[in-house]
Order: sequence, then structure tokens, then C-alpha cells
Amino acid sequence: MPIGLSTEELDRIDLIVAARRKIKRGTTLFRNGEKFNSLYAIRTGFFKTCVASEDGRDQVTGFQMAGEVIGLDGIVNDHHTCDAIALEDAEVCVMPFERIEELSREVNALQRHVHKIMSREIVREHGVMLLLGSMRAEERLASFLLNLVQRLHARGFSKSELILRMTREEIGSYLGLKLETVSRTFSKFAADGIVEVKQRHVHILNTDALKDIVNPKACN
Amino acid sequence: MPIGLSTEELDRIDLIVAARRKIKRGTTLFRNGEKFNSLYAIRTGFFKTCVASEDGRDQVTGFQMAGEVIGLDGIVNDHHTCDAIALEDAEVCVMPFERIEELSREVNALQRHVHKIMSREIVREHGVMLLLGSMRAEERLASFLLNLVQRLHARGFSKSELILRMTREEIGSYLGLKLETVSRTFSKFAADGIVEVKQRHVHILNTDALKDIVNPKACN
DNA sequence: CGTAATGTTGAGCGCATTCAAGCCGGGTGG
DNA sequence: CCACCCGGCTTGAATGCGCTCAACATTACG
Repeated sequence: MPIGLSTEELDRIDLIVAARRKIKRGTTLFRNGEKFNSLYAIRTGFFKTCVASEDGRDQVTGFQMAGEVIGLDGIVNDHHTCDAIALEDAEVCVMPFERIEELSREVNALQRHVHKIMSREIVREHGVMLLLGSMRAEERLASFLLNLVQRLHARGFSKSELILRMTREEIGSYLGLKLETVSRTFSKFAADGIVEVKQRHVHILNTDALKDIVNPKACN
Repeated sequence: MPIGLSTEELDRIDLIVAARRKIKRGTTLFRNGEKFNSLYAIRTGFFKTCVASEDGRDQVTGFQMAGEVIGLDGIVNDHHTCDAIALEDAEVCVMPFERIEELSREVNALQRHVHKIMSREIVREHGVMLLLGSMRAEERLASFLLNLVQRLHARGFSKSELILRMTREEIGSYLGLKLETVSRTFSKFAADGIVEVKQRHVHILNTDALKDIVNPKACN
């Protein structure tokens, strides 16, 4: 993934991957409390990560797709602090963190890359905090859709059509809303002609309208 | 900060600090858009970090005190993506990130330490997401107070008394509430005999009650 | 084909917000 | 030293957004 490497360096980085692992839909890649050993690069499939409070409430902290890395939460305490659950059959590269640390001492570009991945996650979460702390339901869902479709587009999928891999409840958990509110908001967007929604198939008819909901240009 | 180092290694780590910098209350250590060069270790004082959406809303993403590190958000894009503002006169150690990367290639314990700091921040933000996504006002404020007093206690301050360095508005922004709601909730806690509040002076009378608000033990 | 899981929609409610008025405390200048 | 001012804080009343509870529709799946 990092660029600007010699072929020799690239070969060495390939050696980080200890194994590949297939994860069936609905099963966990790792779960809260488990020993942390490796980071995982998603090759195919779709994951959610969620944390739980002692009294059973849980919160989806993110949705991850091909090319993204999960498991960073485990580094601090040598134990994972959240669950990673496959939302569809998936395959990951298992990258023992020991090896990553070892090799990133020698390959500067890898070291830099690891740091960026972690920093990127921190910045992403800042964005989620902004969303959860100050946006209303419509803004949250619009923001969510735009983010999802943008990431999918970067992977070669459509700019305007997507299939949700998660339930309304999972979307709601991520956005700090109840599933009914998510459903209602989808219906509202559909009524406004902004999207077509048929269960998990979403067709975005008016991207600008979504952007305008997230970031109203009332100043004009 | 890291332990288990030879004195020689410790000396080298000291060399990371390029300078110390004093920050007056109300001024910024860095702000959104600025070039990223260094991480900052807080020696004394108290900071808030906040992100802003294009339309002016902003969200406090954290409060940082002595011993904590800020600036991690800048690593991904070589530019900071949030503002760091001193809530009281402060002093920080400026640690050029280049040097950190350099030295952490040679000193394993430092490398490990850097990774843990970043991972810790990710886990902390997971907790905030849980708070913002699923807690009610009283739970949020109770959780906030407990977290604050626990961190202060770890630095040798009282377990039950603290002085808030931030306004009600800043607390509200962090907790996803309006300042009036923060104020009302403080009043409610006071009426229930859980805390005494006089402006920014807070005296926690019943820690268990606060814990119980965060994590109700209705099962008993 | 039948059952369970998921999604939609409606009605009523409650918590946090909004809007507004007043209070407190610290700093400044007459 | 006191009067004044201003930012921060508190409190009240009314509103509204999202939640709860509930019924029903649709889809997935064994």
C-alpha cells in the first residue's frame, strides 16, 4: 500500500503477512478482552467494530471495508477493547504487530505508513464526534451516506449506488440514533427525491442535496 | 515517561525535546490548517482541542492536562486538523516528529511508547463515541466528572475536589449538550446531594452515586 | 412454505433545546 | 472604594426532535 518503495522493501513488507484468514458473515475477527497480537488488513468483505458499556449498551464505532486496517485499539493494553464483526463473508491479512514494529524500524516508509494509519483513525473519530455531538438526524444520515459512497467510489464502485451491508439498527448505533429514526429519515430523503431506497439498495439521485443537508449554505 | 530504559536511552530521548514553549491562556498551540511538525507534551497547564465543521459549528474533541501528548491529528496529512487552545497558562515540550521517528527506529521502548499513545487516543475516542451515541445528559456529565477527577487524582490531586478549567459551553460541546443543559444537570446533582458546585469549583460528595448514574446496577 | 429477522409507519411522549430574563463575580475606571 | 460592565452561569417556560411503544409489511432463509 505505501508507495515509493524499492522492490526489495516491498518484498520484505509482504513478509509481514503471516497468514490469511477467512471470516464468515456474522462471526467475529476479534472481540473485546481477547489478547492482541496482530493488525488485520481487510482484503475483501465488510466489518463493523463496536464497543460495549458494562450495562449492555453498545455502540458501533466504525464500518470498515477492503483496504482498511483494524485492530489498532488493541495496542495500548495488549488486549482488544472492541469487537470486530464481519457483515459479510470476508478475508483478512493477519499482520503480527511484533513483525510490523520490527520491520518499521528498518523501512522508513513503513514506519511512516503505520503512523499515518493511526493518525487517520484519530482524525476520522474526530469527525464522528462532531457528527454525534452537533448534528441532527438528517445531517447525520446524509453525512454517513456521503462518506460511504465516497469510500466505495475510491474502490471503483458507483458514485451514486450502493448496497448497505448493515442493518438500520447498526446504522443507528453508529449515528447515535434509533433504528426507527434511521428508517424515517431514509423515507424522508426518498420523499424529497434525494435518494431511492429499497431495503438495503440505495440510489443517490441528488448528491448536492445531501451535501447541502450536511453543510447548509444559508449564507448565500 | 516510558520505563525500563537504560540511562543512555533516556538521555537520547531527552534530546527529542527541541524546545519548550509557553502558551498564554486563551491562545492556540496550533490550529486547523497549520503545518504539522511536532508533537507536544504538556508540562503544565490545561488544553482543549476542537474541530470545526465548515458552517461554523465546532466540537471540543478533548481536554488535555499535564503529561498528555497533543498533535497526533497532524500526522496523516502533514497539517493539523483541529485547534489546540490553552485553557490556562501552559508550558509544553516541543518534540519534532522527525526526531521521534528517527529515534524510535533505534530505541524499541520509544517506538512501543509512541504506538501506545496513539492507540490510547483511539480507545479514548471510542469511549467518547459511546458517550455521545448512547448516554443521556446525566450519564454524560457524571462520566465526564469521574474521568476528570480520576485523571487529576493520578497526578496527585484530590479524589473529590476539582476546579474546572473550562466553561459550561466547552463542557457542553464536548458532551454533545447545550450549556444550559450542563448547568441544569449540575444543579440536579447538587440538589441530589451528589456534588457541591460553586461556579467552577466542584466537590464530589458521593462518587458511588456518580458511578451508579453512569452504570446503573438495576439488575440487583 | 412458514418462521424469524428486518424494515416501515403511526401516535404520543419526554428529554434536551430554544428563547428569555436575571444573577453572580471579577475587572476596570472614575 | 464603589459603580459599572461584561462574560459566564443559573433558572424558567414553551417548543420540538427523536424516542418509545405498537402494529404491520417485507424479506431472508432454513
